[in-house]
Amino acid sequence: MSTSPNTFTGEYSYTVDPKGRVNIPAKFRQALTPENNNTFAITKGMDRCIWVYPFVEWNKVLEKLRNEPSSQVNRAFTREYSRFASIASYDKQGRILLTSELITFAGLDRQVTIIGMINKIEIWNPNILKNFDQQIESEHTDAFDELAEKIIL
Amino acid sequence: MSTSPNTFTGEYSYTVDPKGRVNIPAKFRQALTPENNNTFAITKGMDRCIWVYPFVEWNKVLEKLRNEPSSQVNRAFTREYSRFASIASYDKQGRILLTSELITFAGLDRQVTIIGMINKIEIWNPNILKNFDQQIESEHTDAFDELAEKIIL
DNA sequence: GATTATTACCCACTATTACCCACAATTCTA
DNA sequence: TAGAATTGTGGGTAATAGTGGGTAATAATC
Repeated sequence: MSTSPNTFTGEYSYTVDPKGRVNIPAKFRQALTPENNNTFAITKGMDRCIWVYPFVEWNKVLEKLRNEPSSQVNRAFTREYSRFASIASYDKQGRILLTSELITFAGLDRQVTIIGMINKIEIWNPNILKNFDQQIESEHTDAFDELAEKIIL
Repeated sequence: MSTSPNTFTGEYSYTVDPKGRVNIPAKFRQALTPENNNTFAITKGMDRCIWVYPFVEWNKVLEKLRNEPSSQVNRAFTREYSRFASIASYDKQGRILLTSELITFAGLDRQVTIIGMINKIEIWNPNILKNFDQQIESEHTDAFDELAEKIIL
């Protein structure tokens, strides 16, 4: 365990029970709630998945939103961003409760794939994820190669 | 439940009863009245909705209004913003009483959508909200994309 | 001052949520 | 490898939240 702080990597398979509860991988828990205050943020992702942020990361986003002037467009954006977000905490078994809106949005079925995305966690329907990946990868092979050259040591 | 102070997120569905009462989501109550004095500010929003502020945030607005030079336009703005503002408190069940002016202004029907907007709360007619959002988002797709890039982590 | 209208307070019912316990499966440890 | 601890999953129950309506207190009207 214990890589650099708040760093999520790896892929895990879990189930959403009838009450909408999903387990957070035990290996993610310490990084998700480092101060042991037991709270973090859940929201819609930009792709068709759910994002889970440690509180520190979430507050960075909020800070940026607050600093935008209150124009009509900015209000609309904040609204869109905020309405599916919630502050959550896990129960004694380490699970979180997903709202039905989020479940619908991410197209979640019983089985879900949870992925560590460095500074946040993603929750996917495995099938949607598979299709999504195949599509992006085939459409953007060049971009993939370029990024690899740039980044990989 | 100790998030960052006065932070509202998420979307909730409630009903306005014949007496004009609406529930404030339980999750908002502590952030709305952190000092447990049970009072807060309620006013017309800039969009077609009702805004509910914790006192701390409301006072920031007042402060800014005060610091504007007293031009005719500014006075008119202050007047418009101030005339429908009132100090409210919730009853033992956690509801607030809306004036008929506010209900008319926001076009409220039985069903309302309550949205956490980071530092304040918005009360909408769900249909008006839907149309409003669609319109803004389609007219300002670029601005939305820019903001997303700038803000989302 | 009596009557009516309006507001605020109180109580009650139902649905939802949070909390608790249980147990199987897996991993860790000695 | 056997026992112990941790992890993943399920379900029951107590507590809370959301909604409605009645009644007393207050204000308004005549």
